[in-house]
Amino acid sequence: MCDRCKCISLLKRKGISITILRRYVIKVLTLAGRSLTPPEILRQIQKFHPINKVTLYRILRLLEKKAIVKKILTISNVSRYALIDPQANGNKHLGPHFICMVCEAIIPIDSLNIDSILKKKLGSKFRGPMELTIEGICPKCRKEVK
Amino acid sequence: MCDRCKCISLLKRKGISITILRRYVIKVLTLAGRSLTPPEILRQIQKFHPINKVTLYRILRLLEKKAIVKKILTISNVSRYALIDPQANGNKHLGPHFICMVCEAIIPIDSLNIDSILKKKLGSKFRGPMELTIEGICPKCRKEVK
DNA sequence: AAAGTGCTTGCAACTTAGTTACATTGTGCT
DNA sequence: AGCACAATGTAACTAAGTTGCAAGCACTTT
Repeated sequence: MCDRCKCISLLKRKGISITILRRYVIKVLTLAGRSLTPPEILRQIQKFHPINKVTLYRILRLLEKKAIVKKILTISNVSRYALIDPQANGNKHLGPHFICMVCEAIIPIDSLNIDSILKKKLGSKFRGPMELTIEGICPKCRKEVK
Repeated sequence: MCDRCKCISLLKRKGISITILRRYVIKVLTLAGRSLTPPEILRQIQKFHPINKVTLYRILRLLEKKAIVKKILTISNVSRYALIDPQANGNKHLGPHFICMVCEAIIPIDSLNIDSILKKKLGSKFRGPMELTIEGICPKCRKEVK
């Protein structure tokens, strides 16, 4: 199944209507293969199709509610969004991870399971935003800068 | 020693000049006993003394550089600042913690030591922003809301 | 296939956090 | 007390994100 058909069946499965812009948001996130900020997504889509930022924010909220994308925490007060793709098991953005500000390498922090720790502390009913991204400069780029 | 004198000696110790507004920033954070956002600090100070937001941001940057306050990560893309008080060992904001959006209760997550985990992963030279605050609704308030 | 209803998008205007350049004021030193 | 320079205020700006309303497009029903 091609990317286009995958995308359409995903939107249908979630019970929301299929529009060009929703498909572009998912396409851009798929092609990027990493988390993107709303302005980044906006610029990418605008290369192919006109889109207003209001629409993008509305689409992102919808896709988040439908569990198609995930809002990710960042240390620099910038929000990032990543696809939740159940088929991509090697998806590095879905757990807490470190992202290099220079080369954008992603280093997952597997051993850090905030979700389960918080549930222990706060009771099993706890539901909240749980993603953690820490930005910095990875060891490789740090050497090159110095 | 009273709060006023403590504050003055702190600024002197750090080698920066003593101004009314710097003292107010420290005072407000001390009285609050928890982390505050820049707009919160601004409103608090304005109750007692006129202050411009530009000045507040400059003071916060300075106090952060001088290790008097700490910038804290928040899940909602809002920055928070907390005093670094070496005498207050029970200071709940300095490690990663959960803050209730309703009652503002602070629940430290002691078992989560992001700092040391990252250092292991990324090498001992790693220095970066390491504070984590997670906002949500604590079990007590969740019961009351429902 | 056409047509209508309601969901989706765009537009304009706004809010809020945060920054910069430059003018003014106040702190700290002599 | 007065001077130099650091600290503050003013105004104007950027950038993210939101809201209300009007226009357009997707999906259903015939």
